[in-house]
Amino acid sequence: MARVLPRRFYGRASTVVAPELLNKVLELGPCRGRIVEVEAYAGPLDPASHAYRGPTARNGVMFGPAGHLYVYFSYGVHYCANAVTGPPGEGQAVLLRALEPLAGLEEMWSRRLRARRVVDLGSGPGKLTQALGIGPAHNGADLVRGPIRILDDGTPPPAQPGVSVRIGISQAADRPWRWFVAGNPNVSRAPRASGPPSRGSRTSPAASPRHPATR
DNA sequence: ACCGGGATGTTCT
DNA sequence: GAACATCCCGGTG
Repeated sequence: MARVLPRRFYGRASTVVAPELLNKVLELGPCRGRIVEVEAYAGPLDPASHAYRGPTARNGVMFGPAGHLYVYFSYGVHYCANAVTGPPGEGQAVLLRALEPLAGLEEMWSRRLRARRVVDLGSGPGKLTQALGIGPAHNGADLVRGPIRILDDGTPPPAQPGVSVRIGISQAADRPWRWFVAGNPNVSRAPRASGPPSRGSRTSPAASPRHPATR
């Protein structure tokens, strides 16, 4: 049913590919999760991108062909994963920021020891890589050949995705290059609250499923 | 709920 | 030395 995204899917500007990655499925081994939040990093013209100062030992994968994974170590603690969108030499990539767990949840629980609810498994770029077991060995991994792959299971991207500025950066902080599936509880941060307080809140579900061991 | 700070290591000034 | 595409925990209201 689900098909692997062909390499030509990635070979466009990161700001174009990013929203199209919403609702696609990230797979590694027995684990699968739906991509519900992404950010575009637009290469050497984007001061917030690791590619801003040109190719280095760390960011080399970003300047390679599209459809590969750029993995970097963040804050001395976590790994973050990007899909390179090419074309080669442009350094464009899409940061995968949040997943809705779909399969392999037992493996995710075993790697995310601090998680208490299902939404704790993949609701952030560092949590996502930890849940799936993505690390430095996967830097440069081919998303078309696997074992890490992005699949299309027939769910289209949202017709009206949530949009905001990117999170956790100080340079070029005004560019609206973060997209997310509005209303999905696995998004790392709820959209900015505005307007009158809503009692039947959609962003704080009353019953979020918990880890079996904590029940 | 919101906010502040610590952990921890690589990269660059 | 400082900054950093983060997460977690403990304070307070």
